[in-house]
Amino acid sequence: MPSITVENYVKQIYLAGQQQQPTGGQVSMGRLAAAVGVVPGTVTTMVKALVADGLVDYEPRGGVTLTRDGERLALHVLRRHRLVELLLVRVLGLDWSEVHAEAEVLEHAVSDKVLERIDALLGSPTVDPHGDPIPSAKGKVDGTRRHSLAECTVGRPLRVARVTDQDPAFLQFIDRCGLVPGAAVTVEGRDASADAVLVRPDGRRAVTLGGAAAEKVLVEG
Amino acid sequence: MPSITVENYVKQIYLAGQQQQPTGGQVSMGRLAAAVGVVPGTVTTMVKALVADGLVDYEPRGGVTLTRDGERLALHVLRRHRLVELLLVRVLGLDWSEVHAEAEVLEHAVSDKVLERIDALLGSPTVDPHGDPIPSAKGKVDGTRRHSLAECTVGRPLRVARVTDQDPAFLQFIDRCGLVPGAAVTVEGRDASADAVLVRPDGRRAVTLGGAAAEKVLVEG
DNA sequence: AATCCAACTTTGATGATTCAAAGTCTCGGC
DNA sequence: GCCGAGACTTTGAATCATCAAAGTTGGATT
Ligand SMILES: [Mn+2]
Ligand SMILES: [Mn+2]
Ligand SMILES: [Mn+2]
Ligand SMILES: [Mn+2]
Repeated sequence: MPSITVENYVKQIYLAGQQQQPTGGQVSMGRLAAAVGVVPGTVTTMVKALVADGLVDYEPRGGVTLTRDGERLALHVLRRHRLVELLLVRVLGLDWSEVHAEAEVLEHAVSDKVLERIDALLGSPTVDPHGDPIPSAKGKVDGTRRHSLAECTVGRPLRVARVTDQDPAFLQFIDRCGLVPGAAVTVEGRDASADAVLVRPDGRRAVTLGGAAAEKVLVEG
Repeated sequence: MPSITVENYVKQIYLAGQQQQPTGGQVSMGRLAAAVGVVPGTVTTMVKALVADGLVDYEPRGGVTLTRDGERLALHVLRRHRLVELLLVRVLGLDWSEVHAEAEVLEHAVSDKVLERIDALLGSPTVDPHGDPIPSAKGKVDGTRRHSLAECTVGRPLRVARVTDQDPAFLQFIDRCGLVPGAAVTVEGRDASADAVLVRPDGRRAVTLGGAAAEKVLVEG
């Protein structure tokens, strides 16, 4: 069985690959080092082990990409992570701002059997508390590309679909604004020079978000 | 924070100390090696690390005993183990015969915050699915000594309190007999020569248990 | 008392994962 | 075409947990 460390590397390679449109899916060693929280030299060493395990392809000074096996493992870890997050929120009543940290540990301790019980109990959900898609047991993920508040249509009624930041403080802020996944929202205006977006959650006080914050809130509709 | 390995050693020292009335609570290295599943040499090495951490006292060729800190840690791990077992049975619907193995892993991944949520959700239970007492958050355990079916009064109505074996096959057998914790039961007879106990679970077919099996079923009342 | 044995400890080695520091490559700018 | 900077790799060493095999020990057996 893959070690916790291997699971973390593979998961981070997958996540980093998702975020970057540019490169041909190749994740740089520096990016991976930052994501995993180790120095670059460690990643070089570890990636060689992942290659030996058939989980990644590695081009020296280029980067890594997941093999089919590596992606399968990554999606499995991600499924565990996200189902656990939802369990913690819905069943144990934890706040959505704190479940990510808990799930980072629990994602390595949940067996397939327990995982499918959690899935059943929650009614086979498709998204976690942050709106992140939950991979299916077979490893399929909803890959829908969504617009953020920084780029969506102005004046049209929308709905928050996903918040792509795990920082508890940010999530609590989003909560206070009423911009949680599922909330109805309208972008009332945008000021490129000021790097500001004026957002009105349905039946709430309007909020002004800077570009960086607006980019983290994805909408649908 | 203690490593998973350290948590396991300390827990096993505690459990081994509970089982053996004889020795002054000293757990032998061989017993510990068997409990943890490593060779004796590894235990000698590891125990020195535990001494350095202030978790155990060690007398070479004598054995180990937990310090106050060691016992506190052991009880904390045990609380996690047993609350997790109950969660798995009551909330996720797993069978009591399979939760021990799951809890062996999860007991190292549950934070204090999650643990207390589980405790609250389950209504601060005092025993797990096997009837094992759940240590309180402050580290108190119910230390009641119970008689087993091998030694309790004959002909008196009793109640199964605890089953002290984690083997799935044995637990499933107990389940089939109707000897689960909580079940009413009467010992109808005992044959020392045959090493056999005739047991009648309330409203069920009587079963004959060998001494070894009878010793694992503890009763109250 | 001499011996033996089982249990225990020591020793030497390995694998996994990590870091610090030194070495190397590549790409953009001159 | 040369050079430097930043990104990357290599090297050497450390930590943790483990095993195999060899060395000890304390007490039981005769
Ligand atoms: Mn998360
Ligand atoms: Mn999430
Ligand atoms: Mn158990
Ligand atoms: Mn139990």
